[in-house]
Amino acid sequence: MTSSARWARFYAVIRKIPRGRIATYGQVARLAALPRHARDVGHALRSLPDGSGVPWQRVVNAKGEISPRCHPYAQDLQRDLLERENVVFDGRGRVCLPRFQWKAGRPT
DNA sequence: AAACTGACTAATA
DNA sequence: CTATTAGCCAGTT
Repeated sequence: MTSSARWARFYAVIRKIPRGRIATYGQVARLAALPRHARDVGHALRSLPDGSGVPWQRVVNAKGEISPRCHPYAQDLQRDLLERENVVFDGRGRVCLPRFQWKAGRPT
């Protein structure tokens, strides 16, 4: 499997995340049938061009926070985009995972 | 080919 | 709670 095919899988999974829901990097990797590739999900998103149609903002780390390693400008943007989807952040900049984490294949 | 790097995570201290 | 460490593994140099 080529790297682009791997990334395509990640993008396909991320595209399925419903509006107002979020998923973790590890979760995306697992749903793409590529466990332990959480870092690659990050790599995939890093090189994702603008206007790709992939809702990258719905991917957060295991703590439910915007990844601190992403580009500083993107952090604010990501939070803003999510809040526009009614995703609520707590006082420490994290989302309530049990509440907003996407459960694949469940009714929305 | 080898070393370095990193939008990650889980386990320890 | 924060900080560090170790495991991970593909992309880049």
